Amino acid sequence: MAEYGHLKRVPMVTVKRLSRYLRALEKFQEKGFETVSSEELAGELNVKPSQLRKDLAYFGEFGTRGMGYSIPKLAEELRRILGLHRQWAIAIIGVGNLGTALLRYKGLNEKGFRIAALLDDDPEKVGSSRSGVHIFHIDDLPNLVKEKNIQIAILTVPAPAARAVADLAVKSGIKAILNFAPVSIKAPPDIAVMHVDISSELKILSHHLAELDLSGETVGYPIVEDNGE
Amino acid sequence: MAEYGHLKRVPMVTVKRLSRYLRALEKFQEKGFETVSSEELAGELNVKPSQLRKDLAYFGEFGTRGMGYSIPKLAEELRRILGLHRQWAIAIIGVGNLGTALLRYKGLNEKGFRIAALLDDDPEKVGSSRSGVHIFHIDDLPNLVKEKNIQIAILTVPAPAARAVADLAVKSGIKAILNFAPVSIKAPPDIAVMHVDISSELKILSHHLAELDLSGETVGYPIVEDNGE
DNA sequence: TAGATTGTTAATCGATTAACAATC
DNA sequence: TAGATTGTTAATCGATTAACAATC
Repeated sequence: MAEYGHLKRVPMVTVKRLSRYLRALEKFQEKGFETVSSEELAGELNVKPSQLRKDLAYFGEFGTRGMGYSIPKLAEELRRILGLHRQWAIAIIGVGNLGTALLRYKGLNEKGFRIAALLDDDPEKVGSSRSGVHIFHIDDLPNLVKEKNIQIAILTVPAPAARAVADLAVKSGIKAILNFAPVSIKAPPDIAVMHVDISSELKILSHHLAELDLSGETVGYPIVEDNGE
Repeated sequence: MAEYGHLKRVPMVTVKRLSRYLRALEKFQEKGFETVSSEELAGELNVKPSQLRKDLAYFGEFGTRGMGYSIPKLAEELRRILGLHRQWAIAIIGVGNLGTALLRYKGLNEKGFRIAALLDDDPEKVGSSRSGVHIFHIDDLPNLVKEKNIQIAILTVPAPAARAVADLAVKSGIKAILNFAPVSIKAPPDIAVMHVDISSELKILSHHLAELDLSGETVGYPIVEDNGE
């Protein structure tokens, strides 16, 4: 999907794991460790050590043979690779339940990201603000993108509106979209689009449960182990 | 990850696409179509027709050569495969911003799913209810699972608590977990665990933006096309 | 030097895709 | 029968993994 401009094209799964490695590193750091081996770090994430090393190899050599990786150094490299030394401005489009929750969600307010604007088309909402962020009309998106230098759009609009809003975002100059609407978004190849499809994840679970049922495992009336442990 | 009990092991990506096919089918149905070809359906989802046919082939033969697929019939088959003819009971564990938003989120209240209980460890919340769903103490999980026949746990607790809560859920007999905490959950192989890692998705976008920047594309000060169209 | 652990290669595994025979 | 489109095979592509030489 996205072009990463490396010699070898970096798989998106690798980039995704990079951010998980970073999180695990920060945890190790909090515990006071200085150094970590690929085995320790990978173990934390249900990943093979060789996969971790392969993932890092796309970007350079960050370890010391015989020693492992310096935690602060590797963390810093990962932050750089992930672009987290910069500050990205986000617009949340669609101020419903989910949009409002994300606005207040800790994971979205980490270092590196700033929610710069909310947008909606409901006249009752436009003009007010939530958690100190102003709600603009969706038609203002092109101006906002320019004025506030917004790079990321989070789409929390209802499904029927999602495609049109995504098109508007792209036209406005947005280069990265995080889409929560259960709709496929089509965008030019230089635009990164990530889909978070909660209802679809749930259906995968449903499928799993149905299969368990077929295979004869009791579902719903489980044997609870004695809480002696 | 999950065992599906088929002759050929069904890849999880296939199951994920199945739920997207179903959604697209429902859209075609609303428009009044009777029949759809693999090319039309796949086109809607940026998927190759041969991939759609391959995905379906794991489960049976649902089309008619020369004709395509009957929309209501295929939709029904997909619902059956995905276990959506049944009703699954969900517990949302962690009644913060995200948990509350999901409670009210349309995608979680579709046919086939029912939010049967909320859980938290905050004494201020326990005992009250939200949107008509009672908030129990997290220690009640084992009883609730039995009494209310809960099969799915949605984890919206803070990261440090997530693993312990997941362990409790598994011990209580939960067979499917949808985890929103930025933590790797380890569970036995018969437990399906899906991760929704919003902060990680965001970092992938950040990486993409940083790469765009390196490759010389202006980020943040885009040329907005004239709105003549 | 001996032990540890990286970075990298090559083998394996699994998913995607094009192509086509089957058949409506 | 001719045209369309499926179901399935085989080829391709890409990601994972084991193994190991390099090197701290």
